[in-house]
Amino acid sequence: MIHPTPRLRFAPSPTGPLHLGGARTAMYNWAAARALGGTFLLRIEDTDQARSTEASLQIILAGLRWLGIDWDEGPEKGGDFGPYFQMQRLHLYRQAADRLLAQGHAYRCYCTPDEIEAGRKELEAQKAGFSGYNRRCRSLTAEQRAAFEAQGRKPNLRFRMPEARVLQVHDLIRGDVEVNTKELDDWVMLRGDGVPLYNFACVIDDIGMKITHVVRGEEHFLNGIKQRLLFEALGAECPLYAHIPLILNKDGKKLSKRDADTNMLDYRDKGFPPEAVFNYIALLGWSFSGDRDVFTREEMVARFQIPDIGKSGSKFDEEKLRWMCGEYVRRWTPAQFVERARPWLQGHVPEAVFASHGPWLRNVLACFQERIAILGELPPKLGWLFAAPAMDAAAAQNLTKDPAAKSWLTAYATHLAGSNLPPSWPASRAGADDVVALPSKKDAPEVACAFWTPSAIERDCRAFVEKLGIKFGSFVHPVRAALTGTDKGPGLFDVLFLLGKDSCVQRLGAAAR
RNA sequence: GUCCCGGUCGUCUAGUCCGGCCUAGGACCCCAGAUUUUCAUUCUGGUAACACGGGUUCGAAUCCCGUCCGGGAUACCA
Repeated sequence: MIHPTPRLRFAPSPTGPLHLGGARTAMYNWAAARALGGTFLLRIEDTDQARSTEASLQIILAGLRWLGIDWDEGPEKGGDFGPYFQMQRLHLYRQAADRLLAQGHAYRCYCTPDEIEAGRKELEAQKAGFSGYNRRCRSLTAEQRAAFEAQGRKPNLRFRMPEARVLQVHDLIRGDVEVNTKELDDWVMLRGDGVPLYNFACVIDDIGMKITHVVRGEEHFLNGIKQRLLFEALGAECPLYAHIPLILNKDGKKLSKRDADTNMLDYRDKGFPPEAVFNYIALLGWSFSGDRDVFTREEMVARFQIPDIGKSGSKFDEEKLRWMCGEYVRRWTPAQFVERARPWLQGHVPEAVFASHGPWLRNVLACFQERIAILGELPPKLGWLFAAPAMDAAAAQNLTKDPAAKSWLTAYATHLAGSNLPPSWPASRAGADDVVALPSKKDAPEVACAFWTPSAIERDCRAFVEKLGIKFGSFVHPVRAALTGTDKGPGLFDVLFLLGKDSCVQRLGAAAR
């Protein structure tokens, strides 16, 4: 047999946002397509007209793009196998339905929902072990059909399921599985109004779009059986199926809004780096290797294989996701970090910073690179750079812990007033920021600078403290409090360097009062 | 109820197909220590698992059976 070009798809229904599970399904299909050198396409299953919305579609597309999952064919992209919206393919379903009807693989069902329900109850009462549709319309006479038509009933089209046939199927994840068709219903393919149902549209489209591999959630396993039978009835070869376990919450239950952000865009809006989210999601059921968790998309594609996906369900762990985010944040260069952070900074830092204080901003951000995991953490940590900070409880305590602290601050303010600290924002700091790279490392080589560098500030400070005759540690905490309003943050001498002379002098004086 | 799938540290997992290299490896979390002006980063070390019971075998996390537990399916949703 000639191996066809691999073609895989992600087929979301636009009835809600792209959630974690959907993102993973999309990713595995995408990765497999890329790994196999095939095509990845998007098909929109919008046949549930009551719940499908344009807004959901846009959210799903945006979520995929954000994760870096790109598609070769589909919405906004086109392709030779379209249209890629099922509601635009109704004529194709109609054609297939007519053929199936003519061949006897399908039949018209005139039952009303109430009649179906009644039939189901009856079967249950008989404890037949099967409680689906009672197949009343399977063998209607022409007269009976005419009578229903005369009543104005619009028939659904049902698939004529082979009775008690044992199927041996192979699933890329589950291996060989036996299923008896007696477990399956005569399922509805096409509604009276001409709109297809999932299993039917799916097969017609998988044939039409020449899909070769299907990776999807295990809730579709039995659908897969129904679909195989339909492929067979149509005389088409069915794709390889891979049914993957679901993603669960901490308690092992289905993931819900309570457990995690269900919309991928929420992660975007909170500043989770998309590569980190991608990386983390990939790990939910697949592993790169025995000893590495952090890898790029390209590295994933290079070793991804569908059968390597795990068989057991995995639980979503936000802690590890956050750790992963930190890993990525720390790998950015200062310039990359500035670019990534920009959207979160806008509205929180003065506009002029971006235009005229590039080097300074780079230095500011560099000080936080090992202190945040997601970009949304940034704005609340930066306020003290631009305005005198409000004192939090810990800082207030550091200020009053030693009764003499305020006199030290006054003395240090006076000392700094005569120092060669860089000027305070928004003055130009050319000559300081562009030669000094923060955060200052202990072993960093001394740089020649027109102003004091953080290490020069430290040397001076230590000498000053020695003259004061107190412990360095007890001096440093009140100073940090006065300058930043908290007891956490960048190294104190980076803080002094960033803040500049006037601000330091002013804040030390204010805190001493 | 019936059918299908699964079960390795608290979590994500490697190892399972092709039994011995596994006194079960990595990562997150947690704990301790080091560095240190705080926080963080980084580094070192530590706690912690083959669901249970049988069987096959010289030898089983790996193969077989049973039990228990978990998940999925059983729609004119997808």
